[in-house]
Amino acid sequence: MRIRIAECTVRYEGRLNAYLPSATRLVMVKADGCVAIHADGGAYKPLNWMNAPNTLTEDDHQWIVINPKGEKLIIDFGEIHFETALEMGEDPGLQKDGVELELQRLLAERPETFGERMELVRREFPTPIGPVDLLCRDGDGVSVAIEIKRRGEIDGVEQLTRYLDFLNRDTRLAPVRGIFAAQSIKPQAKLLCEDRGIVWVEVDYDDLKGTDSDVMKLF
Amino acid sequence: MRIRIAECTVRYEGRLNAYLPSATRLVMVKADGCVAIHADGGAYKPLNWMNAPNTLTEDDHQWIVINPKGEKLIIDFGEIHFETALEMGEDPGLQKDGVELELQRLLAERPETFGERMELVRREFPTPIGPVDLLCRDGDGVSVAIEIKRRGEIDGVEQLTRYLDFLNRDTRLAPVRGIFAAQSIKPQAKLLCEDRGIVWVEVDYDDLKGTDSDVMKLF
DNA sequence: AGTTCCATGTCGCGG
DNA sequence: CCGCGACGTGGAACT
Repeated sequence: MRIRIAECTVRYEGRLNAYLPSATRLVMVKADGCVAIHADGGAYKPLNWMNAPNTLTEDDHQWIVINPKGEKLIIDFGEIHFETALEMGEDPGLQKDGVELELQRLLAERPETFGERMELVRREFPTPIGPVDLLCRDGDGVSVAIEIKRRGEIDGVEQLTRYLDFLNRDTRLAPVRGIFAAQSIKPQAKLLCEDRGIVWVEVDYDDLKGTDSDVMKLF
Repeated sequence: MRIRIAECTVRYEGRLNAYLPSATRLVMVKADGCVAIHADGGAYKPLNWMNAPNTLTEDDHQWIVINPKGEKLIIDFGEIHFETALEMGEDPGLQKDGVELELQRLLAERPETFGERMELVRREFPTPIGPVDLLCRDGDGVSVAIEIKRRGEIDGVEQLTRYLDFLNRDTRLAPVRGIFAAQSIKPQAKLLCEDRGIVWVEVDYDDLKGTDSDVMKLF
């Protein structure tokens, strides 16, 4: 990684055009070649950047970064306050836990969370406008489309409604009822569910995970 | 801004839990207090971060960053390879050009893009749930609500649908038809448009800009 | 403070 | 590679 702190102006020409007037900033070049220009505040993200892969052409007071798509970043330097470079090696990467996919996996294993004799038909069941998280069949043989979110908001209810519209046009499936599941659901989203005859369920991630672990222990 | 390059492990506990095994990384603390942890590659964005406002508690080999929402970032340091701090001052900020607003301006000048005798009634026409980008009237005197996006996706169609719902309740305007305009429109968004009787149009920004420049040149 | 919506979104998965 | 949806989305504008 290479770091330069300097007066600079920056011009970006690509998906849009953007310009940074002269100021002191930190310019970071990572080992993979990506470039980021940080101000001292305002946001954790850089003001301007260029992703790898790209080519960096430099002379005394100007760097030009161009990527294969033809996007261009031009950095003009004034006074350089500081510069260093050092090897940091590979990063093992971030381990995440508790996102939607995990929730979907756990719930796919325990469809009875949604009803006594609920059975999973398919995860990511395809519709013309995208896949439904879970398609199940309840004890009476009725199809149930389940949309899972980490946080239940109106968007998610809209999404499930669209899926239901399409699924209910399929005579082999119809009628299909909907269940909206999330770790927590906003009052407005609950209201919209009720208005549309969609059942909402708040599920506890830690409970599910605990149950999951218990199941694991049995084997 | 303060920069430390060091061996570290990082734990984030907040909206999810995440963990970074030991490796050499750059830790950046900006003047507003936000913290970012960068690996030497992979992406221009940090692996982990904490937005301002927050409080940083530090001792010899551990920093704990907590924000008002109770999210927590814990950085345990091993060997410190490098450290510096310096003032960079305020940043004048980024000037942008070519985003949605620009597109709206260009299209407002050329309503005939959407039909032979289309006329602009108003930009940002207000509804109870927010302004419609363009309200026009076609050659037959029928009202047309136009939603403009840079990239046309399902969300935008939903948005236009909500506007149309409201506009059609206004007896002075009804019936109002909808046009969904974007530089490119996703197939599923097209499908949803067609399903709802909304006309979609893909517009070329450079063409519009060219035409715009031509118009400018005439005067 | 809460809500809505844009973004050079970025990222990852599946066809 | 494209299409699609999630994201600790972030961030700004407006109520």
